[in-house]
Amino acid sequence: MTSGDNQPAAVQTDLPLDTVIEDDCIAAMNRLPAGSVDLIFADPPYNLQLKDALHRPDNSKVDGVTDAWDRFDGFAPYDSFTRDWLAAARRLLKDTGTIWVIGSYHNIFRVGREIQDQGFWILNDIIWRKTNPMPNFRGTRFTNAHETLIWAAKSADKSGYTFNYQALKALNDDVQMRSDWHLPICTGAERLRDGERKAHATQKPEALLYRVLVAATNPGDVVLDPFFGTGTTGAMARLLGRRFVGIEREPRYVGIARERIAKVEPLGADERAVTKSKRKEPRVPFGVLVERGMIKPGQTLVDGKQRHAARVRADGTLISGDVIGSIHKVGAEVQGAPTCNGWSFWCFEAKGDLVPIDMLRQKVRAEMAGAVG
Amino acid sequence: MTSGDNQPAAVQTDLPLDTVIEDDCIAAMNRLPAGSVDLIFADPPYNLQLKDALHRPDNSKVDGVTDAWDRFDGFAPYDSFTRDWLAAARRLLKDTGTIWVIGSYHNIFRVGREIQDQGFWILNDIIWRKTNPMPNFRGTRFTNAHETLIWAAKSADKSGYTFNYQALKALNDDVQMRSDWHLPICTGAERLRDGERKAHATQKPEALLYRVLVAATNPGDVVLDPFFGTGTTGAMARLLGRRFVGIEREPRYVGIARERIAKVEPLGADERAVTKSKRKEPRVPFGVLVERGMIKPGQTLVDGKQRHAARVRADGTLISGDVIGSIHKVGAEVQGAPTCNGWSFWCFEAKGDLVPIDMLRQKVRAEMAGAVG
DNA sequence: GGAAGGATTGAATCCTTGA
DNA sequence: GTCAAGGATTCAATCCTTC
Repeated sequence: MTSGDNQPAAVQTDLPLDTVIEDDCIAAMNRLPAGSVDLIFADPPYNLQLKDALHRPDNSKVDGVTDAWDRFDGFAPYDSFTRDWLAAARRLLKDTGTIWVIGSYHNIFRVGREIQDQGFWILNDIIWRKTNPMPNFRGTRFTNAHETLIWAAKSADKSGYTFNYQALKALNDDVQMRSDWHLPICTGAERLRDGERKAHATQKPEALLYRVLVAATNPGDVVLDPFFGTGTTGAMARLLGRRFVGIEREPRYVGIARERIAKVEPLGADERAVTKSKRKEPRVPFGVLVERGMIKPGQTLVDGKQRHAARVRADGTLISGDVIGSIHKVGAEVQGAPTCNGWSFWCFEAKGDLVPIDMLRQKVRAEMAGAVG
Repeated sequence: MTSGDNQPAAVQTDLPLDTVIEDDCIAAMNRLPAGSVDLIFADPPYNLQLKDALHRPDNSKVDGVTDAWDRFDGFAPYDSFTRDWLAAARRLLKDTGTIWVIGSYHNIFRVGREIQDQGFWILNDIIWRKTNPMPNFRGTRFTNAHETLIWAAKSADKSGYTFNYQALKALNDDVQMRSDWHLPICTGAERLRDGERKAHATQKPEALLYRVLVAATNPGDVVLDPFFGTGTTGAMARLLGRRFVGIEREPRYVGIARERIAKVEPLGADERAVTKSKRKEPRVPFGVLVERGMIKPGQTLVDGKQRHAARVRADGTLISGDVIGSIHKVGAEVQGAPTCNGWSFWCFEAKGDLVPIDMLRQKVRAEMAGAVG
């Protein structure tokens, strides 16, 4: 050996920029120089603890996350693993650096507590609201429609972290960006395939990493991802003119990531300008008016000509004679019509006038206008 | 003393229903009978004060916040408090009961991990997206626009918790309710005032509790709130015909809550009715349809796409080729599927149309509902 | 060629009751 | 405790087939 004879794990003096290290993430991080990284993005195993197979109502089988890398023998080994990789990551951060960790309710509370215990200072928790999540097929819970990201500085007194407030505001139609982000999951052409199967069970969408990197790094900054997978972080870093270091244990993923990133054409400095996205008018369920007390359970609604009446139930359905159902369904049935727009059909009394319930919906939408749909 | 002389904290045999107990929540919970509560809603202190004044358990002030180890000391009393009140709460829950806890990133990770460590089984984490959050005035972070609720069963193997799936679906325009809820914060007339100032710093909106109670309780269920505050949980419980027990230490809040709840006019039984899940409806064996002559022995049933056919036998079983069995079993076998709901799969011909046999079951159920007893 | 309809799929802790 | 049987249950987006 020509160097580091007395050091079992020699610390390198330079970062291997824009490369993927094929190794265990803790061992690899411990070889990198302390205080050298501007941002860490980590997508650790979630420890899902799935039991039996799950089928959709059409009897097709759900392809769950059964990979060995997501299996732990309980909370204690998972916590120990979390403690170790977070400590290694913290050592690598510059004092002005920040860390992002993504997870679900299976693991995020354990990760979040450990982040606080190690002295990180949480800046935000961010909710990735999925536009197209997998439904709850058995009707036993709420649709698990989001994941949580934690954004934290190295410590409470370390100021000077990067937050590109104006860029994020511009990304959000000139309204301050909120802690809830509405983005699709990774599908279609973006989803990497390995023959017929998906290449990775949990590939993250590029739009998510795009927003993280625009928000919390500047061009030329170094981004480390210790659970690199198929390299979404590296691809977006290259696109946006940031440097990256990826660490990934599985050789198959490493190969896919390298190939993927090589194809990315970096944006020019002037092309990094943000693009605006259109917003649809948000859907407002009738039940929301009931929950908010704008319409009371038991209240009577009538049509504009007062030929039909219906009473409101606690869950936002209407009842008229034998007919129970949505404002649209009951409106159609009482008229003997195939369809009905309940919003314009049903009215309530306000100061002696009959007012369509759609007026209340408009009120709710006006309140929501500040929020990102 | 006239009772419980030898018991420092006598356990009461009955719950003091629809009352507010003025006491420390742990002491009060320890006096209530085990396994007596259907749902717990808890809005514990968020531990927001950490950054400005950090104190050790002995109340000495930590000098500066540069030392991560000291910060851990700051978390310790909060964790200990969390452990104690959660344990007391868990003792009170029925095996079929569930708990809801609301918090922000300051405390929710610590609470969530403790919930898991005590053996609760998380069913969902719910994001309350605020329509009108306070902006981040200094432009240093994302607008903190949400809070997190954790919904958990008493343990992983305890089934039978209440989830009114169909009611929630109805509240949401007939698509299943997601884990992200979009609701306004508590303002306007709903916000209780004590003279000029708001009566409580963190009063929760009634719409939030309305949804929690409709989702996870039935009329008559007992709801416990150990951090009762100004009694939003009690007010919504009374409105919806649930029983409540509130615990609150501050006499000022207790008085406001009692006064507030007394003004609530409960909904009538028919007004608070919600769409029931089919699981809760009375079981009607297929054979009953045959006995009643609604389906004839020898009659042919087909699936909606007319790919499969089966003949009805006198005992209410079906036969298709070699396969004999229940409507479900034969439906599954002919499709080569693991399971099948025969009620929606099999159809009969009526006036040229194919109608699912479930329509006949609904007819029978309607007749049963009309007959008393 | 294009529209319409069917098939596929996604980080999932996904049933209840009675013998 | 186990095991068998009844029967309840899906949304959005993309891709493919058919007309």
